[in-house]
Amino acid sequence: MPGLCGRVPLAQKIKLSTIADALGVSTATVSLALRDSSLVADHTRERIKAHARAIGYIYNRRAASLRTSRSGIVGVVVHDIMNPFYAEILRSIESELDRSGQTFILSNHYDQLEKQRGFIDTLLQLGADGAIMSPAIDTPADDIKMAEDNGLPVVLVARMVQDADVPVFRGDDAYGIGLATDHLIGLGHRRIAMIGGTDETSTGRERYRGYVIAMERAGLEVPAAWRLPGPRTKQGGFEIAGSFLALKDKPTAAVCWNDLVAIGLMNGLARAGLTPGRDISVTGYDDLEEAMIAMPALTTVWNGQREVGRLAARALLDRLGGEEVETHQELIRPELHVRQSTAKPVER
Amino acid sequence: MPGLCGRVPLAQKIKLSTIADALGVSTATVSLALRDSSLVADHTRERIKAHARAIGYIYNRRAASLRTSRSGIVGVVVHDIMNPFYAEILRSIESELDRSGQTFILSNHYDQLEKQRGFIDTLLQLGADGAIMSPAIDTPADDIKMAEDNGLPVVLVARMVQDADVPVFRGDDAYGIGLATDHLIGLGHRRIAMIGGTDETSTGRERYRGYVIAMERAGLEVPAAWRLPGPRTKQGGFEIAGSFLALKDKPTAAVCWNDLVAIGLMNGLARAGLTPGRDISVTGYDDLEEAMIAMPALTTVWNGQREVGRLAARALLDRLGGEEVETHQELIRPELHVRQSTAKPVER
DNA sequence: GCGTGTTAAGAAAACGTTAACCATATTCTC
DNA sequence: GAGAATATGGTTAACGTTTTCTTAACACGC
Repeated sequence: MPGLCGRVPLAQKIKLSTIADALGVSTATVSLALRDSSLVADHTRERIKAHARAIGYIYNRRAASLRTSRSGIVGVVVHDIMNPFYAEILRSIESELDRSGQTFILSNHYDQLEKQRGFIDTLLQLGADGAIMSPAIDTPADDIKMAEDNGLPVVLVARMVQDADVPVFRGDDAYGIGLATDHLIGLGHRRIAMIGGTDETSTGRERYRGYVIAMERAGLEVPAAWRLPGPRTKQGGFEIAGSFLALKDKPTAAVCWNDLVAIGLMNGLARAGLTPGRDISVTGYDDLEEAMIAMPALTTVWNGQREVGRLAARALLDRLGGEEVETHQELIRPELHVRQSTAKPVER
Repeated sequence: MPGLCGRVPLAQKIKLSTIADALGVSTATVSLALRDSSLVADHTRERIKAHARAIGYIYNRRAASLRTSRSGIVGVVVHDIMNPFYAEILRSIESELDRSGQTFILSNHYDQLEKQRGFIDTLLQLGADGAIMSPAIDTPADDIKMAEDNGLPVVLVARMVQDADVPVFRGDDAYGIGLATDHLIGLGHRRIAMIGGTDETSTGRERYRGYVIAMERAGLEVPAAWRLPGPRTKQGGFEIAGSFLALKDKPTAAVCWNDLVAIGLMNGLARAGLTPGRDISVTGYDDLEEAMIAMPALTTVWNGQREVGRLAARALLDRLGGEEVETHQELIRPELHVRQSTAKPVER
């Protein structure tokens, strides 16, 4: 039977003093007891904890953190959690933070600097203990510095910010894309395009660099037209299939920005009547869970996103614990995972 | 040049009284001015705001919320944000909350009641203003009631909790699955299996019910063996392909729990040498962005997840604003989107 | 010049916790 | 048994806001 519900009526709040009064001790004792301090006698502590549980006491973190200036909150901001690449990073951050009792607040910045700034501001207002960021395109070092100056330690993941003096954890993109490109060259491909993504991020520049280096090392040409940037999504890969097929000199293989683009591209090629993995070789990047079950299974580069998330969370927790952490980059070394989406070239 | 960084040195904190002292007014005046109260004269207000901006004042929400008992935080808990279905809901919740200046805290419960309870506890400790939940399997109404009793208004999405007296927003699952099933029956299919997912959630029971009703309405048999439950992921759908193909009486079509399962199943069928959409018809559920670019494009049921998220966020904001909100369910009416993964049956 | 009204700003008491310092009782040392 | 050490718990002042209640100043009409 449907009813109505509005603002919740706040019953008389139970606080430390409620317990203190009931048990005839001071609030200080209750506070210490609940935090398992050795400053209160065992039986007193147990009595207090039992009573607290019995009457449903709820710890007020706001009040505590106002006093201690530690909030137990960590902010995480990434481009877009709907992107499985970030979702995987987030998941490992989550499990690491959970273990340490920190709560995390999440935001997407969609590469909008203003959105990112708004979020940093929120973190400062809430007195967050720290932040893990995959910074928006063109984030100035000053934005990071401002956060740090206001007491918010920052750790970066996946992307770097020039001149920002904080730890960075990310994959070695140039090397990783090199692996994929070399693999294709090794199979006999000579005309290889690079599909999707943007060259505006540090990641983007690195990936493009890795591709060019590998091509030139093999003495191959790299016409500018073979760099087809685009959204880093399946949709993006799907839609770019047409332009790819229209390229003159007909490349026989595509190094894709990431797995999403690769899967989208493969679907687009299939829609056009081609068989990816036979007619056209395709590589991805990230080795998402779904790379293995794509059709055909995707040759891709494992990018260590789980590792990146874990290390970043650990580094932040270390900083919070007062330890000194090196501010330079830590590069995870990617690995090539060969599957069925790449094969010897076929002239078409 | 790599250096070290540790706990951030907290420069002398700027607070209301810093501004008040500098300008020779009281903290009360500063507080009112910054919140655009009409109780302070225009020129005083401007003077205060300008100075605050100039010296980089940061509003301390913890202190404020200790006083006002409103935190500006909303909790959101879902099964798993890596699931695009929830990610889409989240995105619309995010945009709605953003507009109202609320910050949101996110957690996955992975259908673990304990994890969900821990999160609710965190929300209570932080003094969250409200919560939007897609409850874990077997969440007792008491868990919801406990939250509400402690001043945390709750709104449910996607799944319901029996006897919980709060608003619920979700798709009409029985009706939606009926649409998909009817569509297959209309194409001439007689042997239709239901693949993936679980019957432990309200959603699951509803979907199974919708499938059975449609089958029986058409006078078709529904052997228990044709219900193949499994994980609600691509991986799950992929792995179930074998069992599906091994079913006796060889069903010619599969109604899948969701798009992920459907896409996984199609890939699994393709891997086995079949052509989904021709040899076997497959329907999905949710109409994720990627349904359109799947290979073949997936016939699926639009489930209004954006709408669900938006309505839920609005309802919560209404409750926070003191309005009364109806506690009964609001069912979004799903729509069938026909694409290439379904066709007339072919004997195999 | 006196009451009345209006407008602007100040004083001070919360909000619920923690931590630095005290106070008391108990035990220990010689 | 004096004095110190120890164990336990109490007092109280923060933490940075908001809000209620006052007060001050000024204008107005009689």
